[in-house]
Amino acid sequence: MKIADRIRSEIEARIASGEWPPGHRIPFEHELVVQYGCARATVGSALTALVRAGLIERRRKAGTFVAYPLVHSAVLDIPDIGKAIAERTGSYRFDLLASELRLDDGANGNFASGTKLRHVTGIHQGQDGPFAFEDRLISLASVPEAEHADFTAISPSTWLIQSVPWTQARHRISAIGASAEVSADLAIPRHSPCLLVERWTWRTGEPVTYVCQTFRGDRFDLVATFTPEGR
Amino acid sequence: MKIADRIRSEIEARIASGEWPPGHRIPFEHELVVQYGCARATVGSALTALVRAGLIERRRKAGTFVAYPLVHSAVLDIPDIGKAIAERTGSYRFDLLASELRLDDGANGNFASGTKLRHVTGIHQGQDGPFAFEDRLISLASVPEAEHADFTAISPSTWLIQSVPWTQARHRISAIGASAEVSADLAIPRHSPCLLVERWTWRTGEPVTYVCQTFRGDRFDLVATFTPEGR
DNA sequence: GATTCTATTATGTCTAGACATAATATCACA
DNA sequence: TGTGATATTATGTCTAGACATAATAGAATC
Repeated sequence: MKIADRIRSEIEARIASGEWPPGHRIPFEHELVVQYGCARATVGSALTALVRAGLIERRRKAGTFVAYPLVHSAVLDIPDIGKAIAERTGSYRFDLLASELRLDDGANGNFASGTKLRHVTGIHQGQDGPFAFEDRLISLASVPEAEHADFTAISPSTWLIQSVPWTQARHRISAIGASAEVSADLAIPRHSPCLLVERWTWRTGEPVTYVCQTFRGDRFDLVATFTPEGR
Repeated sequence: MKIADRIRSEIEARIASGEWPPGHRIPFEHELVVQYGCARATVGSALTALVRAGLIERRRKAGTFVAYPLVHSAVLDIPDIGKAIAERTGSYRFDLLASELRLDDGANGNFASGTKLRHVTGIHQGQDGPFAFEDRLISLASVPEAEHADFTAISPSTWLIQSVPWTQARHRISAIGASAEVSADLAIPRHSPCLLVERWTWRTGEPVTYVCQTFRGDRFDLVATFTPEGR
């Protein structure tokens, strides 16, 4: 086991056990250097990992303190939806409903007004029928190749993941009742509970795509797991 | 600006622009050392940050490569619900509905069968009425002080966040229709869409609490933002 | 007594280099 | 021809120490 990992886990254990409560000053770096017989950089990397995990905070001159855990921070993984559905149900298909080119009217504020967009709607199909309805806007200013991509052969999600590296993303997750269009497309009664996932994606500050996916509430959920990571 | 940050952002920009597509081998560390005139540890820390952000992967002997971005990874912040509701609506109150002590029957598998539990239900109230219904189990084996905590004065969420540092958490997010009990408590029609957030929390491997919160779909959503971080 | 300057201290970032480890390429040998 | 030993190479982790920076405590000054 790495020295840094050992330092990290031992500090973590003391915090978790309550031996070092929030606000407690943990030993100075130079004390840990003596205790573990290692270099300061090694102690530093262990402490840096704990800062990232939100367990401690460091103040110059003052020392390092156990943080007050006011915010739950978790890592949420949203894989390619097609992949997720294929894994869960055994098969996957994207049915393209409509595709058009248009200029952004500035209505929803996702893109600069007048941006050339490709607007795509379709349905994610699993083994036992529809899983989700998707409504997507792709900026042709950012991704000109999207104008001629064939979304009957590959879903927009998969195509974008493969062709456009993104640097920033934002998700909004909410619950809604199925609209008339969605209930027809997903073969569920009107007003059935659905999980709405909206995602904005940027590439170095430039908006790439906005997507609004409506999942059948009875067939989908999101799972997020958090464990403080090393390094 | 830190040298490591400059290296990181310049590599990031090349990946984002598509100049270095997925699978591309980026310069060796020793080449970047020459290019930036810095030590190898500095290049290494920049590359480590990019690995954490999922943008590159490193293989010994082979080199460092642009990763295939198959997974969307985001940081999800779930602050103390009371705090979130107070910020959004201006006021917050927790109404305790029921509280009992019992032994886990092993039914849901969250705790070891026979674990002493405190079972609490209540309602999170905002300015304009109920926001969420909460059903919580707290392990008295892990948190014995919870047996006598006064949840009419402080909500269980807030109390736990303040008293029990956690090290691992798991969330499950789904959409459901309001049950009879929930619809009465939240003053919404039966079968209205609701956001269901379940959270399991552990402290060094020991289960601390399991909570199931049902939010009014029209009054709550989750937002998750992702930006590759430095360090 | 209040304010400003200064020394001290702990963290933040970095350097230059050592040794370990994993993966590959090469060569000798059966 | 195939197989195993060996050298090579790039990353992974670490050391020992330098200098920078932020925050504080105490001394000097108004």
